Amino acid sequence: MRPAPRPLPRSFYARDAETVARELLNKRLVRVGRGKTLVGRIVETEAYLGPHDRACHTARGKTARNAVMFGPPGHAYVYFVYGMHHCLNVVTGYGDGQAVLIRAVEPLTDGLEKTNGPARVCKAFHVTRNDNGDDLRGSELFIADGPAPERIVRRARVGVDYAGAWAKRLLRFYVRGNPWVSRR
DNA sequence: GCGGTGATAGAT
DNA sequence: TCTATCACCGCC
Repeated sequence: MRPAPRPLPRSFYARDAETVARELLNKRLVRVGRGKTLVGRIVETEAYLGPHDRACHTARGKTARNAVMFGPPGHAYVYFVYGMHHCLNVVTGYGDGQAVLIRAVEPLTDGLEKTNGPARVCKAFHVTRNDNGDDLRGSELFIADGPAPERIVRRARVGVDYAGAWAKRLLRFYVRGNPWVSRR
């Protein structure tokens, strides 16, 4: 029997979003539910660098929605979009408005729903706005260590064409060749 | 390629 | 109050 996975320390998140986005690849997303624990391997992420990043939710300063991003690192920032989808981010940096979006996860638990895409990750792991602001070192939703990263691909972020030059920055990271990545 | 769906933020 | 917009997904 393998030992129970343990949450990554706060220090992992207290670095710039780009570094954390790269290093989150291969880490384990863990949801401890009633009688069942869901585990997935993070295979795709995007870094959102802070208020100077026009594609970032904090680009226009602090609001009620993005307030969590200006809080301590290692907490969940969950938002609701398009009237039906949730997206899960982890707050990084130093209380300065950075986060990393979890875009895709490879299921390691039998029976897990499709997890290629940020909204599907949330659906499969039952992540909603109820999780917004939660400490990812808590026992219900957390990220645990994983084996050394494989070959990493860098691409432009998805769905941020409105952000001008920032849309072209290579701030999306995924595990090369992994079939669960949301798009190539 | 297009539209569902409702919260959000800025304009009025 | 009003309205444009949206870090998506499923179906055409």
